[in-house]
Amino acid sequence: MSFQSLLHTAALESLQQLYGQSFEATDFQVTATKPEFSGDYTIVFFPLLKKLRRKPEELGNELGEKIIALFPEAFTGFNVIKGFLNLQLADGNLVQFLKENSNDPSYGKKVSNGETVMVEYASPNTNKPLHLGHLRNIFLGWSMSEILAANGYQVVKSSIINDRGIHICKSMIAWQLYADGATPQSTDTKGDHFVGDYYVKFNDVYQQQIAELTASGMEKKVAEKEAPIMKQAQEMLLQWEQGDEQVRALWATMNSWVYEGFDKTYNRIGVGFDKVYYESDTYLLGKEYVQEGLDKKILFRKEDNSVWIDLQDVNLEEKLLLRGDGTSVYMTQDIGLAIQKFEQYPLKKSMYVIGDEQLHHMKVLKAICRKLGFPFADDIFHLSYGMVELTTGKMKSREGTVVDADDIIEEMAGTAAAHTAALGKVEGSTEEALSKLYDTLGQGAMKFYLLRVDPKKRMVFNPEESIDFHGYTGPFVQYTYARIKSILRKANVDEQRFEFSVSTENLFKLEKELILLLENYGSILDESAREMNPSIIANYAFSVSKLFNSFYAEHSVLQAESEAKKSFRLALSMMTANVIKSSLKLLGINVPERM
RNA sequence: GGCCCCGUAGCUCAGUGGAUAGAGCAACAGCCUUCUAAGCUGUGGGUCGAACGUUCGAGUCGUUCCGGGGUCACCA
Repeated sequence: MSFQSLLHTAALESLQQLYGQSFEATDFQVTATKPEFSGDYTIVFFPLLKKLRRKPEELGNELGEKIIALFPEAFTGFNVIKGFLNLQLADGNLVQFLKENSNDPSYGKKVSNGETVMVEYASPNTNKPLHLGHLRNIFLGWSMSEILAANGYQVVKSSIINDRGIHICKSMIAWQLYADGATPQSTDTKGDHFVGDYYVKFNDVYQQQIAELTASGMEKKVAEKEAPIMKQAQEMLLQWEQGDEQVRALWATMNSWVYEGFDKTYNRIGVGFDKVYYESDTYLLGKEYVQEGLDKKILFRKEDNSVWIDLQDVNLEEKLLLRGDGTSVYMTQDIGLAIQKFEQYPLKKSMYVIGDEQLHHMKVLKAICRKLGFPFADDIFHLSYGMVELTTGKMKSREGTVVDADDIIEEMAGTAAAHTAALGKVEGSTEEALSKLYDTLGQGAMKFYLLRVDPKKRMVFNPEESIDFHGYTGPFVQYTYARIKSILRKANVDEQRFEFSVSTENLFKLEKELILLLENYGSILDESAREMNPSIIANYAFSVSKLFNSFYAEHSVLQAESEAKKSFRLALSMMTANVIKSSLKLLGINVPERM
């Protein structure tokens, strides 16, 4: 049981003994004591004053005395200010807690709860390489998966690849027209970039053709439809749908180039998937449920034979599910895939990491599933996040105004190298070890930067300013870890077997605060899963590092006042390192042993 | 226009209805013969977008308004 819930229980019991009536959770709150007051945890008991008709000082003192009388080993002192009762935890408690957990690398991790959740993320189109916006999505998805796993869930990481449609045909037609048989191999280009270049090429030609047509007197809107290259792309999409062998072959080839490129990026940033769905396999799903819905009269047909669902009773609009010609729309296949996921896995939750421009779409998806009578409708969760924009405006692949994922990953590693060189910390390491370090630090900076902000807030990225390595950053947390490891190496402790002798000396303020913060890790884990918010973890990892660095500056570990104290501080350092390492892992960030 | 999200220090952001609203960056002043200065300590900087309301208590809850964004496709 956590210290906080221990106090909650103690307070409930004390109140009952004192006043002989039952109390509810809303009668008082237990919070961490603000640093400017003495004490560790605070009972806020304003609401009780009315209920019991007592003065604050009286009630506070009675309650404080009762708690200490009932739990003398846990609490050693208290003070009352207005409606706040500040309790002091016994140092012995904290030392005992540290003793039990300091050398447990999986401290905080919950045991399996037997429930499975799916997290769908990344979900790229196959006509262009990944950019910074995708990275926010990917890191969020990966991080949420890790957080849920640490909370005891079995996690299935999934991705739906948008591998068909007009956008792919644009790259394909441009390649056919202008590549002259070039391939990623022949041009020494990463596959996704190679295909993306032809997507840009398509758009260049398209714009030029529109300009020519409008110059010869055609209206712009007509020109946009009549441009020859656009017509060719549409023709190609038609051929794809009819299963034209040549088109399908080209499509398969170009997609394979893209996948090869994506895999390189995924590998570098250390993410992956347990289940990959392809839209070319799923885009016909959902149709059978339309027939079922029609039979049950949940759906209806209009004069033109199109099929709709009426959601006006839940404050949404009428939504089309099948066109008049019987073809399906995006929503139809999304319903089909949603169903398939629950059929394939025993899911407790199905989570989608998708940008907030699709909030409405996901709301409608849930509403339709509910209406069609699927009980899983309420187990669908949309982790929506704000767009990443640039100081120069929105990122648009077809206009080339994007921060490319591979570029920024490489750039961050370069920045890490520059910082390291400037600090003169490159001696005595192999080329290989250094390159690995730079990648760890660069990615630490980038991942932390993208995850430290509440997902629902949109972000503006300035490509002119590189991501920071000081202050509230990944490298700051990583640095704290490396510092601790350096101490532990010098002390020659076996981290797996280390046991410290219990110190009878009083704890210093910073020591106490640090233990309390480490103790809080479990509830932070809960909260980040419940709120679907990795920034809570980032925030926490920073707080732990910040506090440890203060402790480090104030107290010496290796030159401690006594052997017992040294041993205690080694344990405290070890546990801090463990918590930093596991919380960063939840963000997809690795820790360096030295830096 | 309807609905949703955001608005907190110059900038980027924290802040389960509780005490004097906190960090980082930027600025300024200190701290490396002592465990890694990618660090630590301190100073300055606020009408929490505005008003009204609920409450013992509001940055937090409600209403209205202002500003920014998104969305309301037989696009994906």
